[in-house]
Order: sequence, then structure tokens, then C-alpha cells
Amino acid sequence: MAPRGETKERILAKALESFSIIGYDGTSLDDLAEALDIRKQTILYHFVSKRGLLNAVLDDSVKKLTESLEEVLASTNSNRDRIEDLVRSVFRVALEQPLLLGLLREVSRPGSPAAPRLKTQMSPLMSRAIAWMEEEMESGRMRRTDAQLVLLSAYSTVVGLATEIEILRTAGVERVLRPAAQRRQELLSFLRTSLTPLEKQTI
Amino acid sequence: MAPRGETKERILAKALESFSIIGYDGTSLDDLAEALDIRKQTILYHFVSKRGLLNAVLDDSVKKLTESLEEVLASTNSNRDRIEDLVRSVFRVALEQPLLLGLLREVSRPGSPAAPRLKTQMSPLMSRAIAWMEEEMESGRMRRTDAQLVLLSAYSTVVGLATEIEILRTAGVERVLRPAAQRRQELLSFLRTSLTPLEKQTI
DNA sequence: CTCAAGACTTACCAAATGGTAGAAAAATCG
DNA sequence: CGATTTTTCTACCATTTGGTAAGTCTTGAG
Repeated sequence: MAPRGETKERILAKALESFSIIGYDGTSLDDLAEALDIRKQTILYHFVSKRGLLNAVLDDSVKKLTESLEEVLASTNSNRDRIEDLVRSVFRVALEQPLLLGLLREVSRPGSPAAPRLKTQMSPLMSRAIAWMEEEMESGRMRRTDAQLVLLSAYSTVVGLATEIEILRTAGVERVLRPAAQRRQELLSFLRTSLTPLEKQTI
Repeated sequence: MAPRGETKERILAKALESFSIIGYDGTSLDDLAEALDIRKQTILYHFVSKRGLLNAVLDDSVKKLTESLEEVLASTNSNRDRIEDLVRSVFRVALEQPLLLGLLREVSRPGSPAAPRLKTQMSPLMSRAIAWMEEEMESGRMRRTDAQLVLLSAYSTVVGLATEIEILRTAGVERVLRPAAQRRQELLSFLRTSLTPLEKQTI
């Protein structure tokens, strides 16, 4: 028998994968259990209900996401290109944990049962990000715009790059898109041209 | 009894709504029927199976989407700001038919059963859009970049603006975002700074 | 060794789901 | 009107689903 929380971890990982790819409703506990060579009741033992499992996966994911971004947001007044730092770090998450963004996408759907919980979980991170941006604007390192709007655009683009790629590939844009590094570069120039103060802009 | 294809139309509309909001797997034919005050078998009579219904909804939606964009893509060498035309038209679709984009989002999920069909349906439109952009670049009206990449970014942002707004609202960005017109404006400047040829750029 | 707590399983189940078969009702047309 | 076709409904059904109840097995502390 698996000691420690090993089984629990395995379930969480597979659940993230399944929720992220075939969705919450599309995931059956029986299938999940079979994929893990485990009995369904083991899952229910650890997480009480399917919703409980979703909540656990969600909590876990948001935690990882937060940890990844926290350090960048926390780094104070260095002179480095902080936008680049942020984009780089977000991209790292997107590349290492695409499932995580897939889950965000799944859960953020208007009809999702987990929306309220997501709010509770993400609120601090969002406030933090907005505060960070406003601080940047205050100090003149970032052009003054609506922080929320930029956040929305950036968020959409990143999640899009990570997940919506599929539709384009499916829709006929077959040739594999540029490597991730180049895509990041593209996003960077988008953000730079939009955010860098005019007087510093060299393009 | 409803003559003509009236019932069929009603079913299609409600199905689009349901698929788009609570997803394909989350939609039950019984619930759908009840919402329409109709018996489930009526749905199956018209669309054979649940998959058949999804396909029908998909075909219908892609058709509307294509029609909306076709005219812009078709308009030849006018001197007007064609990027603005395109963005404007896409936004009009997004605002008038948000469910349509919601469906795209749902269906474009990697695990979706409708992905192959989506490919068939969207391919011409995508090729068309790419050809359009390359033509613009050729003539110097658009800065030379990777058309596919720009398409991906623009697509992500629009679908994002239309659907992912929900997550931010849910995640604590409560204050209602700027009106659509301003958001469109923002997207326009994103695209302009990225696409307008340098020598013409005034910012 | 004992025994309680934790981890995992077998045995079931009520509800919901997509779907089939065929009758009944409505519309269409000569 | 009467016959035929189209549309909708009632009656079922097999399977799947999330979940409950109650056991068995494992482990670690005393």
C-alpha cells in the first residue's frame, strides 16, 4: 500500500490532466480510477466527492501559479526590465505546466461550478498584479494605461498561446508555429510597444 | 404544431447557448428539451444524435462567422484602414454573438469530439485570412511579420476579450471593464503598433 | 503482540443519460 | 375529404454516473 500522500498526489496529477483536456463534465471518476489502476472509491475516500476533487486540483494549481509569479511581483525596484521578467516567468509556467492553464480555461467558463472558488483563490494574485503595474506606472517605468485592461489582454494572449493554439492547428494552420522562445519574443514586443513610456521608446 | 423548420431553429439556438455556456458534456438532452418545452425525442428526430446536434450547431455557427468576415476579406484595395475594418467587424460578431465565440472556445478544446469537423469548416476562412494579411504585407500596408503568429495573437485576444473576461470578473476584477468600444480601441492600438510599417508610424 | 487509525477495496444503488420502437397527431396535397 | 408524409410524443431500455455502506488489509504506536 502506498504510504504518505503518494496516491493522493497521483490522483491530483491525473485529475488535472483530465479536467484540463477533456473537461470536468467529460471526466468520469471510473475512467480516472482505471487510468490510475485504482478503484473509484479510493478517489472518493481522499476527496469526498467529484466537486471536492475539482476544488483540490484547483487549489493546488492556483498555489503553484501564485508561487511562480510571486517572486517576480515581489522583487522591488531593481533596474532590470521587469516586464520582461514577468513575461518570462509567466511563459515558463505556461510551458512547464500547460495543463495548469488548460484548467484555468476550463474553470473560468461562465457555467463552471468552480467559478466562486476560483474567485477566492485568484483575487489576491490579481490585486497584487494590478498593484504592481500601477506602481510601475507611478514610477514612470510603464506607460500609464488601464492596468486591468492590460492585464486582461496579457492574460488572454498567454492563455491563448498556451491553449488556443490547438484550434488554429486544427483549423488548418498546420505548420508548427515558431518555437516558444520566439512566441515569447513576440508577446514581449506587443507589451513593450504598448507599455513602454514614449520617451524611452526605441522600437 | 410548428410548421417549417421553426422547431429546428429553436433547438439550434438553445443548443448553441447551452453548449457555449455549460459545454457539450455538461448539456443533457433532457434538460435542453425541457427548456424548450419539447420532448427529447423531438431533438433526436431532427438531429439523429447528440453529436449530430453538435455538428449542426457548429456548421451553423461557422457559417455565420464566415459570412460576417467574408465581406471584409473580400473588399479589395480600398484605401481605407483595412485593419480597422477587420477588427471592427470581428468585434461586432463578438458582441452580437458572444455565444458563437463561446462555442468556438468549447469546441477548440484539445479533447473535443468536434475538432476534426471544426478543421474542415474553418480551414477556408483561415487560409483566406492569412492570404489577406500576406497581400497586405506585400503591398506595404502592413509590416512584414509572420501572418500565422499575428492571426493567433489576434484570435486569442478577441476570443479572450469575449469569453475570458469572465475569469477576471470572477477573479476579483469587479469594476466593469471599459465599454466595448474602448476595448476595441485598445486592441486596435495593439495591432497597429505591431503591424503598421515603421515609416508610417505616428503612434 | 495488540489494536486503533488510515488506506484501499468489493458490493451495491438510485438517478440520469443517450438512444430505440412505435404510436399518435399535424400538415400537405390530390 | 382521404391518403400520405412529416413531425412530435409516449413508453422503454441499457449503460454510465457519482455516491453509500461496509468490509479488508496495512501500518505504526504502545
